[in-house]
Amino acid sequence: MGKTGLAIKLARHYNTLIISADSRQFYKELNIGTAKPTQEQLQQAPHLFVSTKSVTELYGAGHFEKEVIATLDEKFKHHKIIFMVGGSGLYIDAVLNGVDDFIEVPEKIREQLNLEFSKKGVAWLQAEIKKHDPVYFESVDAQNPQRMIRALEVFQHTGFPYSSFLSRKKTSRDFVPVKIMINTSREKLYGQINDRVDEMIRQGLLDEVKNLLAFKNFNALKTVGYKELYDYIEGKISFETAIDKIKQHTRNYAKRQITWFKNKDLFKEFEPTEPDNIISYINEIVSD
RNA sequence: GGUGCCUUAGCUCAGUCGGUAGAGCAAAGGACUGAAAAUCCUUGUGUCCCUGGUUCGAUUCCUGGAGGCACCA
Repeated sequence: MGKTGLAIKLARHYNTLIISADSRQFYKELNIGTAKPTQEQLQQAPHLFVSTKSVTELYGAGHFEKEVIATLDEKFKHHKIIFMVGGSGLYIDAVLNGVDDFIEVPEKIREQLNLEFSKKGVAWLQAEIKKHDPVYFESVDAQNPQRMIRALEVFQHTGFPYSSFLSRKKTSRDFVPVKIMINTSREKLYGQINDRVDEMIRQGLLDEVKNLLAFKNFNALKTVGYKELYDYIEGKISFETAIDKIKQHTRNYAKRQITWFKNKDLFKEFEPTEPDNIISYINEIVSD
């Protein structure tokens, strides 16, 4: 859509910094495939939370929330406005509204649950949830193994049902969020996605993926642009098919982002080509 | 040139012993509290290639035609 370029323009206008809220740009090993800001762009405005983690680390929305809030507390001493930019809705939500406090669950528990699930199927997960957390059973998507496994790992580790941690309370923040969503016609967006994927291939995405072969099973590599090329490298699909799949999956992903932000219903919408309008919108709110 | 088979949803194909049709993939819409670029849910009307004929009724049977594939010349 053009978030990166727009963010840099805005950050320069206000002489401030950018916090990246992109669940894949955190990883220093992932570059071409995540459309990270270029070296040149990074010099135009300071970016935080880009290339700060390794793909071997387990990093989630809750970790992000804590780190970002700590960073903001510090940075707001010197800046009136800070931009947070990204497409990872859950992560943005975590910073704006907070995530309930869950205790860190050891990775092994999830591994064990995944293993059991692969043997026993969804029905087993449903039965476990029903038994240990009937409250959550009412609201979970009982077809979604990932959501149920999360609930079960929390239960197994803490001994308390997952639902007992959910307060549904919004955390109050000592900053005022101004939420801006950029959107454009589906036709234009999809054209840009296709072009961007072709450009990534030209820049050597395949080599990047080949160099990350050893990390294939880490969650960070379950990513559009990487998983399809692993399939190609393993001979499961042709190179052309892999590229088409990357384009297709990126389009699907973009649609999911639009759905997420639209239904949050709290974002003012702009065309990516309207930075001046965005600036006057922000000024209006900030002057109050 | 001859013979046989095929032509149904954007694609690959089922099917209707004659009562206007359905799967997978794609696509569209949606959900989402520490895996989120992840994970999951919902949604299938289309000149059933064209043309005549038989029939109350044809996408389904028959005639002729067009396109594709295979084999024989």
